[in-house]
Amino acid sequence: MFTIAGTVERKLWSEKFMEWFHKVLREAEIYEMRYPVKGCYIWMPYGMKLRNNIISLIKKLLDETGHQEVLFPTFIPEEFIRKESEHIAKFEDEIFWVVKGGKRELETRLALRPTSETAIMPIFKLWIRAHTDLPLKIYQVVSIFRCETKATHPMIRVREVTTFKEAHTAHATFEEAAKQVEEAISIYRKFFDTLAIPYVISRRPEWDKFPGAVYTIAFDTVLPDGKVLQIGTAHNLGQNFSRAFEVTYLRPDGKHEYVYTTSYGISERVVAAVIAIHGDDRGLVLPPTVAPIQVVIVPIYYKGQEEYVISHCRKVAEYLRSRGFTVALDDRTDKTPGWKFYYWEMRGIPLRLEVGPRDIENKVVTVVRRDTLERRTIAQDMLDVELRKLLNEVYENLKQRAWSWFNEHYHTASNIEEASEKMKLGGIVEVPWCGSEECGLAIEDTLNARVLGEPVDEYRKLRGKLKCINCGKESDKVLRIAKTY
RNA sequence: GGGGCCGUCGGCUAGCCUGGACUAGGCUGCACGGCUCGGGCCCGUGUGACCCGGGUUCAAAUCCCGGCGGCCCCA
Repeated sequence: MFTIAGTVERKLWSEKFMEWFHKVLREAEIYEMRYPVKGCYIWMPYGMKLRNNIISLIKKLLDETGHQEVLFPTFIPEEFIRKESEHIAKFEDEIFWVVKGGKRELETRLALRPTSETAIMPIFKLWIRAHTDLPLKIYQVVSIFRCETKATHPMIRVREVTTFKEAHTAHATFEEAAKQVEEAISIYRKFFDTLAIPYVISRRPEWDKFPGAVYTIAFDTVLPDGKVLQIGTAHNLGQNFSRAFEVTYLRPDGKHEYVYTTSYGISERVVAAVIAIHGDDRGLVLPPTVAPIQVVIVPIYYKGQEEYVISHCRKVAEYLRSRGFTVALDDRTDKTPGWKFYYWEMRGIPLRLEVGPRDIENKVVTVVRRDTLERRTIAQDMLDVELRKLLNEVYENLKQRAWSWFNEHYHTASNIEEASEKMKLGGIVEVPWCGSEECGLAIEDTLNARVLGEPVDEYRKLRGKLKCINCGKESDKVLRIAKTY
């Protein structure tokens, strides 16, 4: 039995996404956006907790699979960053350079890393001697810098990416590197599943792969405005970087060979996706798996009963903490319960307990779910199991809601006109494609959209013999296209 | 890469076109006091702003130029 504590609305959320997003980042005290440097922002205490929970999750998944955390310098000497030609060609325009130390010009210009391949490879050269040193799997969580020329967006397109989790690995064969990319994909799948974020996995087209990669696999999700956000990438770098940096190992047969490397990364865009995808017009709705607070207790008291109610609430809070829940007790006396309801709803706390004299008398607590805004009472002695069950239901519901919204924004089209129509609905459009770069670029051009790539997951919708929407040639390939951030 | 719009208390905004009565108004927030407390109570008092630089003018929040920052659309 439950009653309705409120209605879930997603008007602002869906119609004016950026306005909604800014409002929530500010009002939920996640992100300070008034720093006067373009594309640079501040993590506020509550946002930092959310971010840290998400980082902890990915660290755990990496640690469990034999990755080791390291920390490389922010500076990359010009000589290193120029070694791999494709790499520098693509990044050249957006690298920040440090050219002075105090008043003196530096003899070696220093790049603020746009990503760390070129910092790490020279060190891999020192660390890797023989096949017994392989595979080598490291990662770090650092800031990276890109001088974005387009419009920046808080947490989505920034100039200092403050939360870049990048993994770098080295292997003896191409096949092992390819396998490592597979492992990365399975780690990221678990990661996004835990965050209840829907995604598709695509192989980026040749013209849009990571500069210096043999191939790039990417995770994409759809934001409430229908635009696609890349939330993770994994690259098989083959021997491109190891040749440029001369990173070799001694094989069992006594010959030297260049190592095969991979890299894969995620950033604070994941935090943005969690906020954007699960939210509603009242603010954040956080998955219990990463919510900084899972349960908030709001005492309801009348004059003269403050101590009676609050001391009871303290016991409830202590009990729940002892059972492993993260709990906040809002015992402020200068705010009304109603005010607190809105306050905690904005912050996305999955469950709210309301405890007043009536509840205490009846040996129950009142609980409200943030995702559905349903209210009901739970017997005190069932609190532990019932709340655990509810948290799980919230998680499952968020996941289901997010995926069904995502499904509604994943379209197929069999010709240009249809594709153009479907593009207007927002989201991703899957179209038949002959496989040629020429047609791919033509499709991007006519539809004014970006190619995400070919499906490498089971999400693909179109099957069998198809006709390329650009040239009409028969093929079994498809391409995903979308407007992107 | 191109085009449009915008920048006023912490947030949202009025004023700008048509320069002067703006001592810059409102809502919200914040601080203090009282009253309340099962969905943002109410009342009172207080606090707080013209993005930066230059120009035009007797006079600039208002007009012009540049910078910085933001939003939207197109490629």
